[in-house]
Amino acid sequence: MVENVVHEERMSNLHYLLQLCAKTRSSVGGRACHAQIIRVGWEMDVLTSNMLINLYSKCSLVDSARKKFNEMPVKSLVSWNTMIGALTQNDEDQEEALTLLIQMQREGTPFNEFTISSVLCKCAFKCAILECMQLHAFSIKAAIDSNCFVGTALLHVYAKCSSIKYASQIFDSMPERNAVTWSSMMAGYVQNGFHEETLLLFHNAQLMGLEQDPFMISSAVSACAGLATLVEGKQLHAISHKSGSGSNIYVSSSLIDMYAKCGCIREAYLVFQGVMEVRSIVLWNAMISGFARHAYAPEAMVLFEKMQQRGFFPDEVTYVSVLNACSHMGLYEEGQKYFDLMVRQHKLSPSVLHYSCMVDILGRAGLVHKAYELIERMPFYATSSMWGSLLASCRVYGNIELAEIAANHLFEMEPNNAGNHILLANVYAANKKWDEVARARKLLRENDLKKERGTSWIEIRNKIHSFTVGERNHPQMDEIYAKLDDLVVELKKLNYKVDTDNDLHDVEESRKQMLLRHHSEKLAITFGLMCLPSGIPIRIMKNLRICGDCHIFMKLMSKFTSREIIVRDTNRFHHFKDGFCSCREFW
DNA sequence: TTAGGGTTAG
Repeated sequence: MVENVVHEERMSNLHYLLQLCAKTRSSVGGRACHAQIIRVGWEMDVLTSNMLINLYSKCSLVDSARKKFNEMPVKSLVSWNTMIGALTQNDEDQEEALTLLIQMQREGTPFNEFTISSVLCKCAFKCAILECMQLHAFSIKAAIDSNCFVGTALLHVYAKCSSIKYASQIFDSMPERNAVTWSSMMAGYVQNGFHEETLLLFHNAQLMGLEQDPFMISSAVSACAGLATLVEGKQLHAISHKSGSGSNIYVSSSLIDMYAKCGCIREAYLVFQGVMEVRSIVLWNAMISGFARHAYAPEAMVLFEKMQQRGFFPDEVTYVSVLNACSHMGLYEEGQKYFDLMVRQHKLSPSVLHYSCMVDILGRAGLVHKAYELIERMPFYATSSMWGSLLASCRVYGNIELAEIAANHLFEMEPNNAGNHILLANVYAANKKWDEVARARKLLRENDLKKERGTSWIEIRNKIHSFTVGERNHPQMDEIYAKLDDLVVELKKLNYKVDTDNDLHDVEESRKQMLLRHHSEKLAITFGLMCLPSGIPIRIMKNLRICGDCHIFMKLMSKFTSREIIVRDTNRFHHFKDGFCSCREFW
């Protein structure tokens, strides 16, 4: 009797120690516990063995966990689940976790909700949708699909595999959801580009009284970055401070990105300064990418040096960002230097994205033949963006031969993209090849190809106002057009002349001028001037590249109104101030 | 004693 009490007490002390070591991930303590277990002859005890497997798993000692598991003469369901968990949490092979699941069933141990949610974790990592569907079917059959962990893991995998419809169906049908379920669904939406749905879910979670944890906040901030909604982004920034998530690296990096994508590079840098001491390369990458987006190449390069002085090694993302910065400012030599540094010093393999940046850098620098050679010799198939970049460069530098090669590739890859036909026609027009221009126009008409309609939007007091070229639907349209007419009169006094050179609309000159005058960004800036108090910058987003005429218009407008104007087009940001643009005419 | 979630490129 006394012996039993002593035995149980010792056992419980040892179990407590095992738990402590697992919690603190102490492998030294864990090994000492294991030695003690062998000394007292408890290595066959199932509970003790399970705890040892768990401990080794938490210490990332998967081989030791596997050895212990294989040595067990009798295994419980928890033994199998813990071993599967060890494999899924330690980046081990997905196949092994699945094999164990099959093996445990063969050996007569039915799986439970713990088993399925663990194995699903691995499917998410590998984007294995077929396996996920099978596990989904298994869980329905075993009546565990309504379990919160299983449901959350399932929706996470479906979202990771881009099956957002399945993910949201599971979310809607779950009888019980917790914070992890909500944040998984938000992450699923934002990663698949469903930004509005992400924010809607975030608001619903708020209404449900759920605590705003950093997981939810980082997804919601990313959604604001995607939508470029500054007001809501700022509100989330305040929420992150209030809820104690302000210094969380995921929240901080998404805030840096959000501010940069909303045109507020200074605010992005302020967030970065507050967290730059935290050891995370993502924070540096987010800031460098922000500078690149705004064509602040010198700042991006300084930060690139600074990060290395602080002991960070640039990774693939860092290099995409610095190369982009070089591309936006036409810095060919610097771009080449970074590309070589990436390969030689940091031993990184350039991806298709890095080659894409280099094609852009070479083309923009006028080295279109070198750009083409690079496309020909790189170890990847060229993407449509590469051919598009080459075609755009050929237009600027008047190379018809290469323009036709690039265009033919694009026509094959994107047969319905009218922009490519227009770009080629513009190359012919610039070289006065009027027969070819006519042929390209005919092709556009015959195939009924239409260019994406230019749309610009501006956020005024938490409301997005959107304008398309020649907009008629906005309630204040008459006032906007009248104000725009007045502004054009004023700008003409500053030598503004409508530039129709780069416009290929199949219309006469006077109509061309009218269409240009009513480009969406001009309507948005006029509305911004009408609504926003003087002194604060005006931020406009556009779905296409800003045209040459609008670029001149914005420069003069910034001078005439003494306002800072920030325009985001598909490519980058333009900061207009005192009659100049930050891009220095390079875009 | 065992399970599920987030950030930066494009």
